[in-house]
Amino acid sequence: MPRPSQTHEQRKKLLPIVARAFAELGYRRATTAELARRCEVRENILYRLWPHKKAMFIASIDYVYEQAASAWREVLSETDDAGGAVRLLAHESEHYGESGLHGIIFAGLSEADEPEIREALRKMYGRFHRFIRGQIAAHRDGGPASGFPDETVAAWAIVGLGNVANIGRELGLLSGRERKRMIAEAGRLLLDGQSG
Amino acid sequence: MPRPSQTHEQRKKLLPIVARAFAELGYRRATTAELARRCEVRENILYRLWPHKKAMFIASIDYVYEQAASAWREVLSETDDAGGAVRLLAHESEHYGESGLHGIIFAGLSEADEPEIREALRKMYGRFHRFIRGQIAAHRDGGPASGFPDETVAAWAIVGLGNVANIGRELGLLSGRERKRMIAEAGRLLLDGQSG
DNA sequence: CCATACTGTAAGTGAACGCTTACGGATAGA
DNA sequence: TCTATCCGTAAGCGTTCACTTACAGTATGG
Repeated sequence: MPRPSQTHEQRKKLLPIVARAFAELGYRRATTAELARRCEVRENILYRLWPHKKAMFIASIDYVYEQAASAWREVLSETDDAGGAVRLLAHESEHYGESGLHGIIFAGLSEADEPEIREALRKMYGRFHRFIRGQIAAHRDGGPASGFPDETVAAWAIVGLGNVANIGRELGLLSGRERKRMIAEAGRLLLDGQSG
Repeated sequence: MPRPSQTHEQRKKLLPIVARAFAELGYRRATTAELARRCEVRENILYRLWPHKKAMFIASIDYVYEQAASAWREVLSETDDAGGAVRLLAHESEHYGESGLHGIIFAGLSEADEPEIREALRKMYGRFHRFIRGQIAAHRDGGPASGFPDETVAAWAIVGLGNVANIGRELGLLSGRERKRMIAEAGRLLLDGQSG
């Protein structure tokens, strides 16, 4: 038998670099030559790990959720009392967008006519939404909440908060303090719902 | 004197076609050849109207706000009693995203490292935010609102609502009914603020 | 009618891009 | 050691892109 393949390990090693390139440059400007340069390999090595550039990009989209989810799991595991949603909100108001990967989503949205990219984005947003909706439901369960708007709507609105926070950061329209306040205050309002 | 130039008129005539192409295809896929094809002219004619492709794109970004603002002005002018903010919210929950131009914003965000594109987006988002903040302030003035979150935060959050509505539409994650409900309910909550 | 600038047609340019091919050397099991 | 497979280097393939040039036709003011 010949040498065992290290394809898996190398994919794992290079994906963060590839993802960051897509985030910083967008899909088109992140040329395969540039990706290879940043990874300190030749282009054809990338093509042994993924069949084409689109596949590298889709892997990067998946990576965005993996990263966020692993950070959230860590926050939730720090203590195991109730109040997970509130703790997550506080954490995000401090650290939202620090991964610097949101540029991948912007890039993906302007390539969403490609069915596979579209599907990867659907999956990613669906997972984000489901996670947040679950947290809202758990938070409201037992509280004096009126349930307006319901968890589904509130979760989408919170996804929107995150999006506009990223845009504000990207364009320099929202300072760190304003961004923090927006996530904390509007997030809290949506989480609790109408209580009056 | 020679023939008078019709540059202005032609720009005005072709800009909607160019903008729609950018919205549907994104920045890179909207090649100058494709833009010319849709406009039913040759490429160099576009280059007599704008110095380069980037300028065509920036004009399209400005066009997004012009279109939205003119629609809003119309809604506000239909009657002149109070309740403009509520009427706008109702209108948007019915018609949000119908212009089909939001793709331009997605495209712009992934080209935001170009200073001129970045500046055009900043201006556009700034104008949207200022308009909405003004509407919120007018709505709350005199009402029993607690002012939490304040107009600035609430306006950004509503911008976020619009964004996620567009994403949900683009990716087929939100049906028309859900989108309408989200804008109406979450929008109303943010507009009125915490009243309990 | 004439000079001047505008309007449209057609072809082409250099550069960049995604992706491939060819090949020499390293490394593991048999 | 043999051999099959993996790993890295280098070059280059065809295509596409933003943008340009050259030139014929045309409308307008003097």
